Amino acid sequence: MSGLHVYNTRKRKKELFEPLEAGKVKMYVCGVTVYDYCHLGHARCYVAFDIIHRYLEHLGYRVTYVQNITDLDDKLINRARESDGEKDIKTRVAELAARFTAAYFEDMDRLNILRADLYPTATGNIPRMREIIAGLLEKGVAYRRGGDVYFQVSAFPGYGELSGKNPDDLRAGARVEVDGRKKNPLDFALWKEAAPGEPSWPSPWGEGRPGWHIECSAMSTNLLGATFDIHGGGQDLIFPHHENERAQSMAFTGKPFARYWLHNGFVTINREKMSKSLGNVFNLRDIFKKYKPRVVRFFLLSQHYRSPVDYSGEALDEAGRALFRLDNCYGLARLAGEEIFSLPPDPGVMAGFEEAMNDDFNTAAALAGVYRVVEEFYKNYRKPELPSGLPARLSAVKKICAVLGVDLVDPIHEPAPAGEISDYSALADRLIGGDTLTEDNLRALVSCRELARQNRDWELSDRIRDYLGAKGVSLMDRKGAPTAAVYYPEQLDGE
RNA sequence: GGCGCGGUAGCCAAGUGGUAAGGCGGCGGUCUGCAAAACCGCUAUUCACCGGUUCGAUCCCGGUCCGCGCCUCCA
Repeated sequence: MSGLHVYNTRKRKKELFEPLEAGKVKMYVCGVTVYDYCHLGHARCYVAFDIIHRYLEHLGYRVTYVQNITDLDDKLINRARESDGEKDIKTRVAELAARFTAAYFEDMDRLNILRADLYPTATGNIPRMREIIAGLLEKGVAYRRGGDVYFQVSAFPGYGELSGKNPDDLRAGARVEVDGRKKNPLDFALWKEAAPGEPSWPSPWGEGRPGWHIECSAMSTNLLGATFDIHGGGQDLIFPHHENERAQSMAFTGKPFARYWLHNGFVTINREKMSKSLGNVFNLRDIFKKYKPRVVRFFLLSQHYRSPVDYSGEALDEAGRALFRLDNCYGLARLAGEEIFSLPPDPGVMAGFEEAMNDDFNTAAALAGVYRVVEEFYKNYRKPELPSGLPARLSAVKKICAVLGVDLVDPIHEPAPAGEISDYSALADRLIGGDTLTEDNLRALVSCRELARQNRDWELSDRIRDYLGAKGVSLMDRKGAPTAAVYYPEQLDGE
């Protein structure tokens, strides 16, 4: 596809992406509520938007990426209440938020997610929220009930446009709790009167705290302007969060709000949405104990960001194997010539990549182009010379992987020969028995195996190989070259 | 009930009005002391089902069935 096309939730179709200001993209993505560790669903969302972020920059856009941090909400308050302590509730909420904010960044870093430009917080933007609420009251699209302030949905004609919902239908079938204070069940809180034991801030309507949706309106319009290019988040946020956010923002500024709404699909388990109520939430930190973050990332980008992606151990294993195929190709190509990867990337391969990505960030199709080059390499790498142009195509593969946030890792190592070995058989037995595979031990074992092979001692040779194999280190015997060991560094034991 | 997304080989997954990418797995072979990796060959006469439009549909239209999501906190 020539020119970037994105699926705009509001239009329910793909359309050509044209930023408001040439060469610049302003993007806002709903961030996390920092009351717990991140799960796979968060990874899915932030990997998806990281790829969008990276790809936009690859296309030459200057991207301003804002992602909020919700450090004030019911879940956070409840959780903070559980913790004992003499400190006041506001401090406890803040401490809890700080802790999980730090955890969030750690997890995202491990997934190789680039930082956004700004991470505004709810508590840091109360004045702007009050300003918007006051403006909405002034315009008559919001109303007060005691210490609460509500947005009056009926006063905003475009309500329902984003989510494709008809307010009348919503009213009819809604399971919305009837709140006597609201004029209409769809109306939502902009400001909530302070309750005992909750953090609160002063306002013209009394002590209280902001409603859920208002923070995003405040931060996005404040940092990116009334109208900006991309607003993203998980599909579950379309309604009511984004619908409400859009309504109150447009009612306040009188201008269009986000121009393109992008929403990522869910992670499912056995085809069911991963959610706390179903008890099938997979914490990222637990997943990382078993699967490397880069494998998790690769798994996520092997399907389109809007489709549901079903999590299973088998799927992660498969992603790991597929990623190894890429890494191994990279390693073998480096053996063929380090300089390959400083060559200018092949324009044809890059064009194919862009063609795929321009179609609403079709990473699965983009990977197919990568595999085509990988296959070409594998078919030819043993020949005295690589086919003409292949090195530049390989360089393109590396570049593409980098744009997708997957940095290739060379798994091929040529252990230097160990020093004098007087009795290789005894040494090998000792090292295998010791069961600690450091880099030195690996080197010694490979040397022992060489000696064993020279003596046609296949039993010991294979025993060494099996031992290493059990440690995740495979050996590659080569004609006319020393045996190479294939592994990822983290598979070795520390010294 | 309303709105939306989807049903493609053993599994995952692209895709196009002109006769099915890719990955993983499996089977057979090559290479190897044997392996691993890699390569070669095989692994969907067919794209949920039924109609329609068309010279021709998996791709367009209508309907049916099934799965999932949102409508309530949720990435």
